[in-house]
Amino acid sequence: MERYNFQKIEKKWRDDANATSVKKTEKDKKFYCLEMFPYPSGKIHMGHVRNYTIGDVIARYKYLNGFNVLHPMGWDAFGLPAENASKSNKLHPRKWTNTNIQTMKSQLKLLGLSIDWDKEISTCDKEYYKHQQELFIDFYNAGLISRKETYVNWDPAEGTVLANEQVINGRGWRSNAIVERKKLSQWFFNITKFTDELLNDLESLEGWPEKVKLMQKNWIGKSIGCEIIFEISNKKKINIFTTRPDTIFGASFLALSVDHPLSEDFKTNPRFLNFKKECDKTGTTEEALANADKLGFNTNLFAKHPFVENKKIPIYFANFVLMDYGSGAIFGCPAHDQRDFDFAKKYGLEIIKVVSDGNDVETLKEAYTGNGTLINSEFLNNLNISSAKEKIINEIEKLNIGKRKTLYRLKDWGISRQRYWGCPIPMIYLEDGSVVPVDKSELPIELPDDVDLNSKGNPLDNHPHWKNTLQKSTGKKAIRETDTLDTFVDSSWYFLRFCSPNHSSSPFDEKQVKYWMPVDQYIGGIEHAILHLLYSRFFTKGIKKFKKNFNIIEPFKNLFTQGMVCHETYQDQKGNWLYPNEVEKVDTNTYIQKKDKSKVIVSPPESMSKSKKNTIDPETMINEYGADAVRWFILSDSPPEKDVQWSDTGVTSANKFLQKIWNLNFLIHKRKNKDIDKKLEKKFDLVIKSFTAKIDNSIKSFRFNVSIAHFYEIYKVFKDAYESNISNNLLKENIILVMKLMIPFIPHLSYECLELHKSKTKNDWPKIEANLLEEIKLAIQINGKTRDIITIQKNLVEKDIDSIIRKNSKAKKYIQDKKILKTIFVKNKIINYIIPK
RNA sequence: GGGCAAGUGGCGGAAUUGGUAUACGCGCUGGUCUUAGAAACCAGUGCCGCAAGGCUUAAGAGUUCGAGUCUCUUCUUGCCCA
Repeated sequence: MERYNFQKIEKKWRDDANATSVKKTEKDKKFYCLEMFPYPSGKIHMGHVRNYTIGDVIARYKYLNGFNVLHPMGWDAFGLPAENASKSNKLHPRKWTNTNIQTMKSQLKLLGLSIDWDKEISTCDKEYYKHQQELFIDFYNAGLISRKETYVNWDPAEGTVLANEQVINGRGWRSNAIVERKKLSQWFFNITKFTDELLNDLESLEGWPEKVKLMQKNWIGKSIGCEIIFEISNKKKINIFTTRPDTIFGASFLALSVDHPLSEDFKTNPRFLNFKKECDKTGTTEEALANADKLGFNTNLFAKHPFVENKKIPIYFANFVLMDYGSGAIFGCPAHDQRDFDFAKKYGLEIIKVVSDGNDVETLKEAYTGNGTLINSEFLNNLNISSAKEKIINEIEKLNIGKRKTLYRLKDWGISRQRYWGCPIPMIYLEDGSVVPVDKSELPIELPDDVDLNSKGNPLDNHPHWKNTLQKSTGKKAIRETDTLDTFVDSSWYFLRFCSPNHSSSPFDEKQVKYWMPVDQYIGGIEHAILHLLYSRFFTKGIKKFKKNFNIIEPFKNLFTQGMVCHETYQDQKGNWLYPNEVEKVDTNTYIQKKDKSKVIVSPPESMSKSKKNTIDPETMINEYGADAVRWFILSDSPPEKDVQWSDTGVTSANKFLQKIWNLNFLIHKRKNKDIDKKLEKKFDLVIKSFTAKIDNSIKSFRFNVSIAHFYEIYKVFKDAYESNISNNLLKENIILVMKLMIPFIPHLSYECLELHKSKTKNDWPKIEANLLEEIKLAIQINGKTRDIITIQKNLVEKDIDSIIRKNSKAKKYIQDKKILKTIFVKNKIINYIIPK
């Protein structure tokens, strides 16, 4: 028998356009299948293999079911690693990036993906960012971009600003440097203008995981409350925001941000300035604030309590109040807010309990934030929290000392980056101080090639003349904006560009967008659950404001978030990380280093990462086992939304199984006819055909591991059938059917086998035939306990089944001579006899 | 601290959504073949028991003729937000 030569055969089908295309005509129903495009970091990793294999299964499945499928690929090609790489190896970021793209593209092609490479885009290509600059100007003209001076998260290691969401545990998400607070003038997308839409439209996204929707909802963080105006001793007023106006009678201090306007009165006070400096070190993240020691600066000023006659409340500046949330001022109610509680304990302030949970203790150990009834609160007493809120807000509005207000956690999206390798912001500064967009006819504003990336600061700003320009319409001298756009902007509209990637007059051809959008299936990592998806939703809603014929409300109809690829980690005796291929397994629990046979410390599997060296190179695996085997394994071992552990034995056995599939096809091809047993033939035929529904269902519901388990079962059925009295024609007909079902998973081998059998059609999905089987297994229970399982004709009635059981079954001894109190019969499933105990 | 998931053999996992628990794969054990190994093939493999049989889905309770699935309590793990 001929051994399956995957190198030769995979190449053959890779080069066959019909085997890699999922395009039909625009008359057919469309399906837009999109996987998150990769950052061209060098080589593809197993995470890419998993992501794109899942996408390929869906794209091919839809194509075989008659859809015209858009399945494009591109490169999220701007970003910091290119600049860092160029510093260390003196390669220009463009060159480094393009080399990586070529490498990764050739690797992706090895996988046999059904990608339409004619539609390839790269965000660092001026043909792409030209349109991004146009969109920027459109957004600007539509009033969706503004320039604001704000405190920013400054990453001192990268010398750039980070968005809040790029700060993790008070550190830069890439550099890991401790983030500082710094005041800068920045460009912002006014994402907050769409807060309610972004929140409310989540409900319409039925094809999104609940988890992701919840994360976005929490991120937007809607809180309903009110403003209250406090009068203070020096005739000034302080406007505070609270979500707990019901606790107003428990107020024992006011806390102000150090940037609150009142701080003007203290700007010559050295003690205050010191305090402010201290606060700046804390950072701006909520987490940093929550974990920081609660610090206050006593102003010695007092505010009048709005509802308690003659009650004076001390005013502090405090490090846990932010100027950019609400009005930069709060009232502290220590009994019912933990931060206020910590603060009050530290500065010896009053703690008045105003919400009772029914069992009151003398002194609180911590703030009580649960439900309860109002106490010590005059006209609010005995109300529950929500009615107390209603009543006090009405009262505040009546007295004209505040009003109902809704606040959001979501802030505008800061997009200025002091970096070279990004999209230039198409704005210019005129000498009269005005800031205007460049004329659209000047686009693209190209990045200069000759920059010095090694000196400190912003490379475009350091360039000798790039920033000097003239305003086109007036000829006036102008200076270009030297910041570039956050790379999240690049990925916020690429899915629109894919609809018409070569359209040159505008970012996209509206007709094409109308046909293809929204994305029917979007697939990517959970790590983008908030940022990328929220920004893309915002862009879609923003574009709708200035493009009349653009009617997309949400860009991604269905979203699937796949799990990560994990591997054990290995360390030598000194704790240095080792690559899996430096390690050899001696027995189940012992691993040694190949080079010196020393013992290796093995730790449990975790997500593959370069730093821990627990990576497996996809290209090596493809060369060793073939693309089909790698695809098969990565889909077979775990459900796709969960993490999967890479295992060498797993991919080896995938390879072995595919070899068996080939052998089976080959044997059927060469088989000599046998005597025919009609009954046997029918049974075999029905068993195989009944798998079509199972496999179809498992693909639709993204349970590819289950699909693959079915293929193993199918193989066993064929192996028996091969030896039995079944005609060659029937075997052939059914193996062709099975190979069609396998196309989405292992396209190369499937097409090769179909060709072997000279199948007339290759690109059609078998007819789904469920419930064909004429025999079923029925469980016999006695008092709910299964005593026997019998195989009987389908759809038999209870009476007939009962007589079968009484004649011959292991269960008959339990019911002979017994009084049957009751029988529960579920057709084709169970029969349950209830007998006295 | 809050929210959300999840907990099934030695391991990854399946169970048509309240009706045969442990499909399928890995690993392991035995056998055939082989000078030997690898490969391939055959058989076995939740636990206890010689067997009949009993027990088993993190632990405990509940609803039900029947619970991995529903409800409650507890424990553990993971993720997100703090």
